[in-house]
Amino acid sequence: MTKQRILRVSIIEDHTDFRNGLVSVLSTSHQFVCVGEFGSVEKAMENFPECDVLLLDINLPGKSGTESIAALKNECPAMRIVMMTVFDDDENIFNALLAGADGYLLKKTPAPKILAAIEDAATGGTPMTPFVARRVIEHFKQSAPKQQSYELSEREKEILKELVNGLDNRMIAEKLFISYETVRNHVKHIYEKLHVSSRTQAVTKAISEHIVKS
Amino acid sequence: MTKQRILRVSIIEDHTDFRNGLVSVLSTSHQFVCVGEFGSVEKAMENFPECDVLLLDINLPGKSGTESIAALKNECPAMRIVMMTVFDDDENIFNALLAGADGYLLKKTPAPKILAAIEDAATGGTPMTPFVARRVIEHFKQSAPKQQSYELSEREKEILKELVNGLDNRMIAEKLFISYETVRNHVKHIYEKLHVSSRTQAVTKAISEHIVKS
DNA sequence: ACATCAATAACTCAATTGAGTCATTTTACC
DNA sequence: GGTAAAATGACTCAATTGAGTTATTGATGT
Repeated sequence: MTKQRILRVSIIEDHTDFRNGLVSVLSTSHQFVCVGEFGSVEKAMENFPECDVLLLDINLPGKSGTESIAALKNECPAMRIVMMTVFDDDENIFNALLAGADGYLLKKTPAPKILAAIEDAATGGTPMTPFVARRVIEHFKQSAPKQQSYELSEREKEILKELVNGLDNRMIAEKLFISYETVRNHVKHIYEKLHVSSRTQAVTKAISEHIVKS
Repeated sequence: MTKQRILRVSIIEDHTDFRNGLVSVLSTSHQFVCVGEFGSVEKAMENFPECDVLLLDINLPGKSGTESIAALKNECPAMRIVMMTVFDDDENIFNALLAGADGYLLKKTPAPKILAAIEDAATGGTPMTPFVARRVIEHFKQSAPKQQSYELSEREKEILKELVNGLDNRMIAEKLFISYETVRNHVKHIYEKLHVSSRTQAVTKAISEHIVKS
């Protein structure tokens, strides 16, 4: 069905045992050939091999896997990068995928699924374990909702919007055709209602709680 | 390895042929039992069966699959919903997942993977084909914008993070064990690099350009 | 060895902000 | 008609911030 093109795979992983394990897993199939294995990004960058898929440990000594994604893609733009890690927390997933990773695997993933993931990545998919996928979905699902009401008046919302835009009180006064002192009063009331005590706190809250759109 | 609990599966799919196909796929394994099959959401709601996983067509006559997710979850809150569709465009994926779908499969997915997906969904995963996963990632990668580099140093990013948290200069100094004056210097440099001239502008930029996570 | 940059620290001065209090007018609701 | 909230405006005072300047140290790179 799929064309059995031979896929060149590189590995960057500091754990020698696990790296060797991966190499032997790859050697069980004629579809894969390991063209490079390194213990750190720095080593790999010295002479980076042309390849189709890179298995990249997220937790490396020196430059971390996630930090290195951009540089590695620069070395070999067509290459797909599959992150591997023992950590499956939201932040790691989110950051690696945002940084340009093409897939994500937990290290406990069984060998056959690792091979399937390499093939998926090479053919344009984004392999993730279902649990990692769930985390990703949850992460950006949560960023949408929650709409707590702080009962700001219309005028106050208007002023808060300008705070977020970075205007100072004098500029807001001019823009809304009211006096400087009135702006200061509104700002004070906004602080009370949001339970904060500075502009930056108000701005962060306004954005993160979607009181104003950023 | 996993406890072979028998999973009760329902199907809502207007294409009779495909629905029958699913039923026979399910019958090939003793792990699954089909407890209901319907041609529309309306029909299903008349007498909705208690089940573990619902296979839900996204493109149904009458109320669409995505629109019905909330109502169906209300009928049976513990149930996991796996969407099925021939359409694999961003909007369908995004909307269904936001609406509370627990997984997503293209109809061309081979039978064994469908069974695996049902099991994944039932055990808390989010089954998606790698291609659908890719689309999801792409979707929210683009919405998380243009990773413009402002070349902030590590220390500056650290300070910027505290600005976003709403700390004043004196609090930042205490927290990072450096002098108040040093904090002010870092803040000044941050302003220069971000091309802004106030805390609120820096905070807004930091959040909206994802320089720090909010 | 030299240049560059990051991180640290200190100083000034003017502007802005945070907090508190008070007052007037309009709108809205019962 | 009275009350409550919202919008407006003004005043003070202390604290924080923005801007400019200067300087030392350590790390990096050529």
